[in-house]
Order: sequence, then C-alpha cells, then structure tokens
Amino acid sequence: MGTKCGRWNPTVEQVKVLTDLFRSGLRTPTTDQIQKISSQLSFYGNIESKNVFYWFQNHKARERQKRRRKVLVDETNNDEDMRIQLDNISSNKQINSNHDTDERVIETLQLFPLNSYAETEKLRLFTEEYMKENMTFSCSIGAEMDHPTLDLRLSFFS
Amino acid sequence: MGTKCGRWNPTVEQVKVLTDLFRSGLRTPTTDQIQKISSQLSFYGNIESKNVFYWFQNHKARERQKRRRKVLVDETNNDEDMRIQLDNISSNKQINSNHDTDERVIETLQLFPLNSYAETEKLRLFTEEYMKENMTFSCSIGAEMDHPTLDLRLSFFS
DNA sequence: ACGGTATGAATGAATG
DNA sequence: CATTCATTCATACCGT
Repeated sequence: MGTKCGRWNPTVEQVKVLTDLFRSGLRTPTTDQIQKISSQLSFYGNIESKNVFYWFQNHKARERQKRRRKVLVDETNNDEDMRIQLDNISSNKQINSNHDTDERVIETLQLFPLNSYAETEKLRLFTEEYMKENMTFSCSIGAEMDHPTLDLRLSFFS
Repeated sequence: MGTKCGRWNPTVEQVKVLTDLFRSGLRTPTTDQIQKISSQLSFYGNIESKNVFYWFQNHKARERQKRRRKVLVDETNNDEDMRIQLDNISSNKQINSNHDTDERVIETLQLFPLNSYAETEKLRLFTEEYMKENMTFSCSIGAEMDHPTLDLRLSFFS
C-alpha cells in the first residue's frame, strides 16, 4: 500500500478471487465478465477493468509458458539434469488440464451483498485480515457463452 | 536493441508519424495508402506494409477497447479514498494520451527533402536522437508521391 | 544496496 | 472488427 501507485497493486483478496476464478476454469473473460469482476473487486481496493483483463491474459500466458518450458526441459534433460520439475506438477492442482479447460464461464459472481458504506468498510477490514488465513469463496459457475460468429477476411501483404 | 528481430520494432519517429496520421483521422488506410506510408516510414528503419496495416488495426481496436474498459469504479469509493486520479499523469511516456476526442486534423506537413544517401543517413541519425526529446512532425497530406524519396507527401482520403 | 524473480503493462501479430 | 496469443518492457518485491 505504501507504493506509489504507478501501477495496479492487487490486494491479497483480489488475487485470491482472481485465482479462484482461474482455477474454476475461467480463462478469457468477456468484457462483460471483466466489468463484473472488476466491479466486485473494487470492494477490496482500487481496480480497473483493464487490470482484470491483463491479469487473466498474463496468468494464462504464463501457465502456458511454464508448461512449454517444462516440456522443453524434459526434452533436454536426458540424464544429467534431473532436478525437480516434477514437484511443480504434483503441487499444481492443474491435473487433467490437457484440454484447454476454457469455456467454463462464471455466470454470477456474488461475493457479498453490499448495502451500506459502513458495512462494507467493516467487511473490507474484516476480510482483509481473514484473507491472510484461508477463506474459500464460492463462485457459481454456469455454462453459457454465445457470440455471433463474426467472419471477415484479410488481404495479405508482402 | 535487445529486441529479437523476429518482429517489427518501430522507431520513435515511425510511431510518431503513425500516431499523427491516426490523430488526423486516418483509421483504416487503403492498401494504397499503406504502401505509401510504409514506403515513407522505411526511411527511419525497416518496415513492411503489413506492419502499417497491423498498427492501424491494433491502434484503432485498442482505443475502442480502452474506452470500453474505462474505469467504472466509483461506488465504494468514499471518505478516505483520496488515491489516484493524479498519478496517472506519470510524465514518463510518450503515450501522451491526451484524452482524445479532439480529432484535430493535421493539414500539412513536410518531413524532409531527401537528396543523397549520405545526407539522409546523417539526418536519420540526427532525428533519431532529436526525437527522443521533443519534435513535432506534421504530415503533408494531399498530393501524390511520384518520385521515390523526392516528394514526401501522401495521398489521403477519408 | 543489489540482483534475480514475479508480475503488471504494453504491443506486434495473428485468427475467425 | 473483436478477440487472442506471444513476446517484451517495466517495476515492485524479496532474499542475501
């Protein structure tokens, strides 16, 4: 918090929620979902929609990246390089993620019913502490996602 | 340049010119215009037509995106919440994201009359440095370019 | 203080 | 034109 906010600094609660959403399968939220998530997370501190957008982009990309490098390392460590890469796998609950487990979409994200500023502030301070231990959010997940299949073509240059 | 030259790395001058064109109202240049712009910008460094094409696509899309993902956060902000609003003006970047909406149209602009390679190279190196400070270009829009590196005007219809 | 790592932010390049 | 992926820049943070 003491940081000169030149860039977004997510709170632990925000990261927790985002991570939970990610673990529950959300990968590329739509603009609409981004708005909702951002709106919800603004409860814990300043946040913009683009922060949520970037967070998912980065998180997904870096998971992919990690996996790619792992494979690369596995190829090259035939005999001498047997240091631990495997515990990364076991500690990761991301098993069975062969299929890009996308397309599971969070339908509603209701963390708290926010009524008054006084209540929300108390709640914020409460969760801020409580978060540092272990709190599990429940997010209702639905299946939906229809987009109007747009088509278009590009001309090539060279 | 730590940049792996797998992809185009626009120079400051190139970005400046492209931005000026964009600000002057150009959004989706025709193939013809792309060719000319690319040709002109090749003066400052390697560039292909597709780079120009993509630049406009991206720039346009992201401006729209930026507008869509505009802050949205204001409820839940109250008493002690005097944070940001001002630090966004971190003077660091050349983004100079003046809240557009101006759509001002640059009428004329003359870059340089290029005569010899030696001169142009000196000029290039010069502007490369000078650019990093403060230089304002304006682009001549209107006439046709007939001889290479003699007339630096672009045709422009929008 | 540093130096390395984690991660926010940006953007070139696609794709449908 | 919307959306996504890959790569890179920038910076906060943390251990030594």
